Amino acid sequence: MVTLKQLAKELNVSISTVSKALNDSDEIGKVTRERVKALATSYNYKPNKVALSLKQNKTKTIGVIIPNILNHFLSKVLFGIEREANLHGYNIITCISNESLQKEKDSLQLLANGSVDGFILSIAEETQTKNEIEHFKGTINAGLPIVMFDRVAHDVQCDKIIVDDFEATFKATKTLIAEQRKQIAFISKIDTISVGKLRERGYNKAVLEEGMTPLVLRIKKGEDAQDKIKQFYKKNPEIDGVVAADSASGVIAINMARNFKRRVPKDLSVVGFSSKSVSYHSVPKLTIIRQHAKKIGAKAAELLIRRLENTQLPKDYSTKVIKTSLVKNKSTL
Amino acid sequence: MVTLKQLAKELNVSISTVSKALNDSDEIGKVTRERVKALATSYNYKPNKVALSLKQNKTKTIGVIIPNILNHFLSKVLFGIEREANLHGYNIITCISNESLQKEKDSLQLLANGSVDGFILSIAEETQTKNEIEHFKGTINAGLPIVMFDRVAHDVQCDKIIVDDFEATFKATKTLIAEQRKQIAFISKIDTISVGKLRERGYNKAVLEEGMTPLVLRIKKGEDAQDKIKQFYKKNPEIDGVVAADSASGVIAINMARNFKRRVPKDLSVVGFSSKSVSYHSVPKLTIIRQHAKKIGAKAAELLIRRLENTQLPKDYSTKVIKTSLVKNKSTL
DNA sequence: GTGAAAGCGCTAACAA
DNA sequence: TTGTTAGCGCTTTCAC
Repeated sequence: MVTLKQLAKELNVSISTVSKALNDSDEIGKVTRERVKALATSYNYKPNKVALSLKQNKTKTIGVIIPNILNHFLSKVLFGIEREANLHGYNIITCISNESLQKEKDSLQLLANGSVDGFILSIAEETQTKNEIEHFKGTINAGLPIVMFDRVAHDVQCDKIIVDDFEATFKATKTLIAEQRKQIAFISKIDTISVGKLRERGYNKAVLEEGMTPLVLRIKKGEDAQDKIKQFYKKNPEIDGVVAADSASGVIAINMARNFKRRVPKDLSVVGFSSKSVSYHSVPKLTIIRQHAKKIGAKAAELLIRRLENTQLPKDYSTKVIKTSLVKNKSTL
Repeated sequence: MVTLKQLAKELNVSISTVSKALNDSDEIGKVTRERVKALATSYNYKPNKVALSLKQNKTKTIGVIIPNILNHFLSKVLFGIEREANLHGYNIITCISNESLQKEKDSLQLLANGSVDGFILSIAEETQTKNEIEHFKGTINAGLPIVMFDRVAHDVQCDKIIVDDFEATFKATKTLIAEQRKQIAFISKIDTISVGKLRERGYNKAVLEEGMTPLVLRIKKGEDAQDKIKQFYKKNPEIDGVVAADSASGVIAINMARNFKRRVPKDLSVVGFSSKSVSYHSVPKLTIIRQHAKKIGAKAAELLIRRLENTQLPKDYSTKVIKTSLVKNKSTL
């Protein structure tokens, strides 16, 4: 990489002249400016990012901490973040907490040494169960703003982007009720995290309002989802509706139904949180609650960047709800 | 963030004393060392990463350019990279090329300004179809090593990690032949990228060797995979085996078969490139060709880091093949 | 219109 | 054992 110094030497001018010329300062004569620029171009000069960061005390880099990148929703959010960040000239450093509190803490600590200007994150499962939030507060107090999305800690003062999990599940369940379904089950592989709980509550409210009995299947980590759902169907042959908290459950619920000679959506209606691409994994295609992951990511990035660049931003933090949409496919009537 | 300067002032010693003490230099007396360390700890001092990078002319950061993060295989590789990189004290800056040549070029350019020490990448589709490689060569000539994985450019001199796509598909097809399948089809949504082509060739070789006629369904971007596969089955009712080049095709091939009253694996055997978690999306579970994505990521990171830290590494570049494994599930006999 | 110099935070060669 | 100094690449104030 060529530096200002080298350019200066070759042009027989001072470093500051080169710097100013490249920054189009009108302190510098037009002729010199052109001369400098020409040489810079010919050498493909790029200002050293690290030096700039040191000088200006900002890195134009965002730390993103994701609990699990294999989760389609989360990686889609990451996609949205990256896109929006790039648009504003920011790069992202990605850390994967792997649902571990320690890794989350470490990542926060590690990047708080000047590597990033702020964070976008979704909280690890372990962090949620242990209900730890001090590390977030510490980071914020150190002057690094955080934007949380999806799995957020309400007790931390920061901007948040969330999904209307409760509402959405409530409504989706009501849709099945409107189809005259009499025994609607709820299947979840994510009952331990905040959003999983919200979804279950939304379902509960909807069925209880109708005087129905909730019927819930919770699939634990390491359990075979197909087996569990199979047993569940066997034990509860009267199920005629399924609300799934995660995409795998929804897809499997449909595909497994056929083993019991239950036609979807005639005998059994299924709706679940998922994305378009995964909805194709079931025949018929899963009716989905879309979370607009990319939009969530974009919004999170936008919020953080605004906070980073507008020092006069209000001190009160906002929580933005991105509404889900129910996309009717062929697994419901 | 507290700096050396501030610590030095508070301790009434020089900056370099503090620096040396914190780095456990035995130039500094034990007492002073302890004093310094105590204060540093109390202030939670962390050396400024940017300053370090500038000084040492290396960032301990790897640029990762991924064509599509929504692809489960690619995001799993990213997972592997992140993990391995962290183990060695490296962070990763993630860029998503979105299969676009321009974005790939931009990312390379943008990060080559001192932001990263090297790159790990998989080539964008557009780059492969246009067969452009100059930007890679430029980056390498600028002193930034590249490790390519999965979709690689053979004409670029760099380390590569690839999958035995041809072999694996050949063998998988042979497995179906061993099951006495008479009409084995190949379904692919990725026929435009290098690995997709290799897989198709592996399939072709296997069926041609047996004197069978290849039967290939190529699904284009934007087409409805379910529809296409449905039509395909309808037109070719004699199909009794499917080799899928991508996971969606495999899963759909199984789930759609039932619409034609074909029992899997009795009447129809399916095998496809996929991962464990996605194999659960079909009933019965898809027999998969596992690519060991995490391992690929880890290897790529390991290779790059070795090259970054060992200046005396051989100039000849290596291409490592990570062998796939065939994991028998219930969609084959 | 151009250049010298300071400083961002850190390390390390050299001086004391 | 501790301190001074230079320098990584850049911007910017101030002097010429």
